[in-house]
Amino acid sequence: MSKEITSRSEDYSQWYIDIVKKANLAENSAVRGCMVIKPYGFALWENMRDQLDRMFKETGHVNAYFPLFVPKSLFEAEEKNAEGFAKECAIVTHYRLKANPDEKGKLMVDPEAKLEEELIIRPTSEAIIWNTYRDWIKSYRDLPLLINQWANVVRWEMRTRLFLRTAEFLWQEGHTAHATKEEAIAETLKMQDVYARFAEEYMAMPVIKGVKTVNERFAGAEDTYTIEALMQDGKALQAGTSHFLGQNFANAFDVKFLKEDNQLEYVWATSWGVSTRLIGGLIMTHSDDDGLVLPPRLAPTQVVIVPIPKPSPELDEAANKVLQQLQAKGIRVKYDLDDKKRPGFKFAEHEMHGIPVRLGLGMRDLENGQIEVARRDTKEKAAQPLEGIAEHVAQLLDEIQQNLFQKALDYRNAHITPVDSFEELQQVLEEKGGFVAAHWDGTTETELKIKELTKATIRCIPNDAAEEQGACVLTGKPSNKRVLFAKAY
RNA sequence: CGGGAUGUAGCGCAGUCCGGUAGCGCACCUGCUUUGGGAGCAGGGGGCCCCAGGUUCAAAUCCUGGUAUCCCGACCA
Repeated sequence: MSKEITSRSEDYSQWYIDIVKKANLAENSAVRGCMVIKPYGFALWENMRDQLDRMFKETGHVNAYFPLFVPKSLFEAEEKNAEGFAKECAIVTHYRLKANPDEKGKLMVDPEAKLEEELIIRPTSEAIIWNTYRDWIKSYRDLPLLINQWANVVRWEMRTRLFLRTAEFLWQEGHTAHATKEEAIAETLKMQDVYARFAEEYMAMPVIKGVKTVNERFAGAEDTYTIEALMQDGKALQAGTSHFLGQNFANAFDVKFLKEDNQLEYVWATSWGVSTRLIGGLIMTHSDDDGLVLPPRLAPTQVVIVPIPKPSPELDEAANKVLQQLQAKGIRVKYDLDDKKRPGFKFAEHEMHGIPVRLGLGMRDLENGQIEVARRDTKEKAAQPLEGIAEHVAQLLDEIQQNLFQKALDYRNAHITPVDSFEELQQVLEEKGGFVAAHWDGTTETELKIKELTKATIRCIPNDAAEEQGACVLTGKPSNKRVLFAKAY
């Protein structure tokens, strides 16, 4: 047990904060609700970003960049979208400061530098992007337009939590334009798949693909598809969303194209995004009371070699040989050359940082032609021959990746509980947590009532929900499939 | 935005009630001894006591206002 972090059973929220801080991922900044992402946390984000970027490009998308500011008149053009975000917007009203005549050394907003039109700091970029697309799309030959941008956005949240909900966060937002409704819906689903694949294959975080209810839908969307993950405390996390926007934005921004038959039609749209919130999900899926646990595919450092008890010419030589062999296999490996810290301290430190594999190398090992291999996920240690160590480690990293996913999947599957009465729903939510699969009559009214009574929301209607006749747990009205309820972040 | 708690060295905290030289542990620096799971001893450095104003001979301590963080709630496509 770590000396430095609160255990999960003692205080889950504090445990999460301790991990973020002690593993050097991020810290709070001088700006309310905004975090500083530290180098180690950013290295992790870079790995996630790079992989997602590859996947977007493989599916035909290109990157571009649009402005941080959205003129208010554009922002308000799509009414539902504007209304949905209005309460959490930061707004620029002036463009100049001046010396304060009443207080020496202080500045004040220059009242003469008021902007003609306020600028909204983007909470999302549909408005500015669709205003731009109007000029880019004239013909069916201009479609589809498949663009992604990596950016920061600002949402003035009342209550923030590192990575999970910050006032400013980093994300990607894809904005695509299509000639037909079918093609746009196919794109929406395709990106939901990309997100699910990324979550499961790289983050080792199992997710449920589904569609949001009307109440939980993105403002301005016709349908919102989501990937929902389950955290170790039994709460759900919306990990990524992909929206079918219909012709709402094309209408609002007057984006029309000429079809082959010379008819004008509004463009069909999608948008999709994931954010630094994924890091919060990654932490809460795998980490333990000893610190961060990272899946090998995303770990900034996959293997660390620790000389025992400290660096020496013989150990350095042997360690560097191992280092080179691992690097030749494309493994991200470091040799811990610090000669001030003792091995035990380093072990704890590397465990805190979630490095998947630690190799311990001392004179005793060298004499026996072996090296100690310790894995972060199970805490198991075993001596391995130095001969063929690179192959062994490469295989072990795959095994760890697989094990983390399997463990999370088993936990998640054990926490999808079907219930057939409201009492059961309440009881499972209170005592066990996780997803509860129940029948629902399809109305927003019932959904809100259940939320009020249980604090749980409908996370999604799973894409693969089986047809099944049943009765709504609250109203008893007929329902033909189960939806997933959960308390959520 | 409502309720509660907390801001004192890089981190964790005591001191605040009852005003009077700013302390402890860890971390850091130096030396010696150690070294296969968070080393020991000795010496040393480091403070706008969250910010602003007020009361007082005197404020970390009392008063007023602000601000940040954490928890609960509301809100959160």
